[in-house]
Amino acid sequence: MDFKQRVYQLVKKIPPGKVSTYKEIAREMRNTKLGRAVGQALRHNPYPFTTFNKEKQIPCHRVINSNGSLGGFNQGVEQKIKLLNQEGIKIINNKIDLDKYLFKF
DNA sequence: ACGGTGACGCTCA
DNA sequence: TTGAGCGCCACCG
Repeated sequence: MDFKQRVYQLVKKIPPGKVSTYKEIAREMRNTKLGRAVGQALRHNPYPFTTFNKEKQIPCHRVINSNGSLGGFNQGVEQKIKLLNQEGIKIINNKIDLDKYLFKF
């Protein structure tokens, strides 16, 4: 299993209305130091949010920074915010309330 | 093989 | 409370 594939598998586990962080994902795989590598993987996301195939969809918009900020998004941060709002996640000042929405593996 | 870069994280001043 | 510096792993030229 490729590193990237592992990342995608974990991201797909995130339920609607929840979010996860690079830190948690990295920790789940090996150690928290892998955050950058995780970013690489999602950056090469084969299924952008525009993909309607739910089975293969990778909700990369649910992956945020450990500090609650959205981080980057190759499709545009504004779209990311839209999608998250659409799932009922409140975003304040471009940040997410991790206490409420963080999904832990 | 090597060095640069990135959607990051931690530590310390 | 901020900001700078360093480290980390994977990917690409």
